[in-house]
Amino acid sequence: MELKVATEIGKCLSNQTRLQIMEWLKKPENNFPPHETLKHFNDGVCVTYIQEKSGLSQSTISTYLTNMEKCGLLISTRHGKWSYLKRNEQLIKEYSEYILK
Amino acid sequence: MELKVATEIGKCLSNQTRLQIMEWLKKPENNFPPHETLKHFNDGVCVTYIQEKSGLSQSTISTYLTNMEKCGLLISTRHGKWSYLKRNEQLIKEYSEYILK
DNA sequence: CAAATATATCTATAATTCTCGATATATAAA
DNA sequence: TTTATATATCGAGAATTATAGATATATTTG
Repeated sequence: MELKVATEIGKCLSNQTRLQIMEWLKKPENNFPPHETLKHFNDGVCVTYIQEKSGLSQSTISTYLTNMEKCGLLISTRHGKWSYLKRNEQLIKEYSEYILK
Repeated sequence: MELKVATEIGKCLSNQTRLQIMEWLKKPENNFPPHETLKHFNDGVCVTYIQEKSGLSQSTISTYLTNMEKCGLLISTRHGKWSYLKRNEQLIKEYSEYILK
C-alpha cells in the first residue's frame, strides 16, 4: 500500500464518529434495524440509518461516507433510492498489514 | 481497545510525515545512520535523526513524537541527552486487530 | 560553573477539517 | 407529472491541527 493512500485512510479513521461507524458495520445486524425494503444486510446499511444513529446531520454523514468510500474503506451499493454501505474487508486488511511490521 | 484510544491513534496516523516515521522505524538500520554514541538500534532512533530526515522543524517533530508516544504508538527511551524512539509493536498489533473484523 | 548540545514547551499564525443549513439531484410513489 | 423521500453537493463560519520561531529545560563537556 502507498503512503498517500494509507494517509487518506488514516484521516478517515481519525474521527470518533467515523471510527464508530466502522465498528457498527462490523456487525450491522447487531447495530441497525433490518431495512424495511431490503431485508438483508448483504450490502450493509443505508445512509439514513447510519445518520440517525450517529446523531450528526445528514450532510455531515453523507460527506463522511462519501470520503470513506473514496479512500476504499467502504463499499457503496445503490438499490433504488437507497445507498447501502458496507466495510471493504479486503482494503482494511491491506491497511492493517501496512501499519503492522 | 477503546474507541477513544483508537481515535487518538488514528489522528497520529492521519498525517503523511507521521505515517512515514512509523514506516522508517520498521527498519531503522535501513533508514538512519547508526548513532555515534549508542551503536545499536535497540531503542530506536534519536529525535535529531528523525527531524533531519523529515525536513520539518525541531519543534514540530518533537511535538509529533511526543504525541505519538502519548497515544502509545512509540516507546521513548532516554540515554543521556538523547531520546530514542521505537515502535510499540504490541500496541500497533492491538490497533490493527481493532480495525480488522 | 559556563558553554554546548539535545529535546521539550510556549505562543501565534496559517492551513485544514468539522459541521451545518440550504440547495441540488435521483428515484419512487401518488 | 407532481410530490415525497433519500442522498449528494455547496458555501460558510467554527473548531482543530500544522508548523515554526522563541524560549525553557536537561544533560554533557570543558
